[in-house]
Amino acid sequence: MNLRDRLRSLTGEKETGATASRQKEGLAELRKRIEAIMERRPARRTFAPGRTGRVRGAIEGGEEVANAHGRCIVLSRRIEGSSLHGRRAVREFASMDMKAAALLANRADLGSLSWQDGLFLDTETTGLAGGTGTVAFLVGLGWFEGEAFESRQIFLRDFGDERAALAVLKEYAHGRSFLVSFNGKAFDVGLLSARFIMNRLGDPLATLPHLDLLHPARRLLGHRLENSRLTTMEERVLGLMRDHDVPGSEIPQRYFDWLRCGDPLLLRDVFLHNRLDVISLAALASHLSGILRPETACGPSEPGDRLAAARLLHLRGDRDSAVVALGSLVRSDCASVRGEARRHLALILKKEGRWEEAAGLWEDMIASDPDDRFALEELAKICEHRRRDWQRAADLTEQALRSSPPPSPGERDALQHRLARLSRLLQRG
DNA sequence: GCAGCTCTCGCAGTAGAATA
DNA sequence: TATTCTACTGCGAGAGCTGC
Repeated sequence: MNLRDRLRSLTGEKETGATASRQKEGLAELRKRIEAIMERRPARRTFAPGRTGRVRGAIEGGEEVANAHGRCIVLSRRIEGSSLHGRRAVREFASMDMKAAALLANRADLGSLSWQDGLFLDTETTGLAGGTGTVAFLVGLGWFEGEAFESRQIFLRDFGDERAALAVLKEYAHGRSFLVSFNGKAFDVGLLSARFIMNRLGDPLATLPHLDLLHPARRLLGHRLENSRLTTMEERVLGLMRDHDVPGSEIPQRYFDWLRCGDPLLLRDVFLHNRLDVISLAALASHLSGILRPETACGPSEPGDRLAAARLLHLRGDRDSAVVALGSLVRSDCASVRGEARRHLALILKKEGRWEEAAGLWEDMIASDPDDRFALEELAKICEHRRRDWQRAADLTEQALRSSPPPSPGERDALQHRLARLSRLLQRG
């Protein structure tokens, strides 16, 4: 019994003449589509070994690399430390506080590694679908050597180059101690791992610790950006404006067009896009680590970023750094940040049983905003359960009931329930 | 000792976002 | 389209307290 039959038996549906007819029509339509695609498909391009002249013309600086698995193209560039990437020079990204990197990645083992041993990775692929049908036709890599950034781009002139290209990638990964990517955990590395396994070349990336910058970047910067795409972060945070950048969605089609007609202009911008993406990984990591360092958190960076950093520090278990950062933010000029910092710090103190210190912060919050229901309720809890000041707790609860905007029905029920209990306690004396 | 209540904490589930 | 992660929400278990 096949799946269709099993579903039919579960739903009680019987195959009718009409369904069989619809199936036949569907199959005929599918056959037509496949035939149409086969007619449009260009003849398979076969490359004679060493036929790289056109590619070398198309990709300036590309070198053909041969290994036991075949040949592919590798572009090597050295970006000097004095080169600007956005507002900052590349040499500023060449060192990094690895404790911050470990916090960003939520991997303690990164803390003992060297930033100069990291491998920055970004791929350009034939689509987003993932699975076994998508190929990374360009793998951008980078690492630091002193103040300079070494860039390597491994390129497939045809799908037949893949095995050789993966072997080259495996060599570059060998000796590197961790990976840095943007959404690489969900996309690049998974895709490359599948290709490695399909080509029976092991899975050299799977064992490397991985700093995927998407999630910490969203956590620290997402509050002030319309989205968390790498290009948005480049423009708004790193100050990098790309001229004539090729949108990611156009890249697969450009590669397919290049396979058909070989126009060198089609891929020029794709290579530049990929190289800039890889350098941006280093720039973004450096920026994020700067937000996380406690001495920087008290400095001139965005108050909202520092608040997000304090939350991340607390979440990762660095309570002391979080409290230092929050302590500086409760005096921030930005009212919303000040309020959130007080709230977060008060919750930390409450969790530690430092009721009166927490109560002081709730009092400050109520003084700033008498309608702050969260602060009113938290202070009421402390008055009821710690201070045994039931009258004050009842007053605060009534104030919360009168607050604006009015509480939701659920909040109102909870506040009235608290008030009724406090009234009983007061009547009993 | 038991019942009832409140609060906290951890877990699970869900929605949303990013990648070419 | 698959995968990963975050933020948020709801639920239940357990601790602690109080009154009978």
